[in-house]
Amino acid sequence: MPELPEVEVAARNLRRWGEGRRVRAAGCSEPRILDAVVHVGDKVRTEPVDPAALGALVGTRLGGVERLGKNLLLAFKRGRKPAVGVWSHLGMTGKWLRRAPADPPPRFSRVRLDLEGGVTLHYVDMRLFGFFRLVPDAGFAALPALAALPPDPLAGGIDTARLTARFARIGKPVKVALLDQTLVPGVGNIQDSEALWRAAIDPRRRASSLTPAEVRRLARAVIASFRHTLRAFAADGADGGGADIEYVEEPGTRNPFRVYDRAGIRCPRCHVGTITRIVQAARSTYFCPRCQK
DNA sequence: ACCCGTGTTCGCTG
DNA sequence: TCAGCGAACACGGG
Repeated sequence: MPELPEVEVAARNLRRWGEGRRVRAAGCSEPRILDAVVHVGDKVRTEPVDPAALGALVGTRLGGVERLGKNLLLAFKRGRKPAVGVWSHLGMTGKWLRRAPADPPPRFSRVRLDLEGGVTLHYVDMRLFGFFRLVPDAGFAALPALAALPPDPLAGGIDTARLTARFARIGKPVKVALLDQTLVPGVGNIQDSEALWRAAIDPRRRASSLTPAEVRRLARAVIASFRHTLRAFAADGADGGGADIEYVEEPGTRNPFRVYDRAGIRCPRCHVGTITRIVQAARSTYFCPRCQK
């Protein structure tokens, strides 16, 4: 599921469910999902840790939830001081769910956090491509992998001059290039196809061939697609202001995408071309060969 | 049984 | 040295 819009939904849910609450207990049923940031001199490494390391969370309070691209950053505090952070990446199949403490864990629950007030959070991830990473002192700013990312597109917009300069040095197809999280954090394989379709740019063109005007159009299209998907989740997910936002593959929700996984339909813009699936870098791309130039 | 998959990293090659 | 490419990770669903 998770590209930027889904991760934004997860961030909002976690704030609503858990912000301000103290951690009573923490457990992990799948150690492969767990690791921790370790500082060695001025180097930063990650290494696997035992589930017992989750003990660092017990007694702390969830102080804040931030999202940067597809990364969720949870800061836990003791009193006013940062105690420990969790860098949660949802990988391909990750999600956060809320349950009552006595409920059976959801299938593929990997980490559970029992919070005060009868709230139990489960980090669920069938395929284990995500991670649950402990960060000493919630010192996210000191992590090179996060520092390398530009501001989140929904919070800080997209620096199109910078993006144009980066694209100019990339020979790969623009569709493949845009999956690099250091360009526009949060774009995944679906939003990539959606944004290129909105911008009417052929996904097969080399990134270096885009004009500055086209890069600006693409940047606007990325943000428009993010917002459109986010609105669709909120509307479809029976949220309406109260209930939890759900995910697209769950029953009763509509596929909000214009071209992704829609090979064979008439193009929703030109109504002449046929949405076509091609494979680039071993990933599906959907586009309209007639109006994407 | 076989192929596919919303993400990311690693190793090989030119 | 590095951009680019394919494989690998894990596991359910069609």
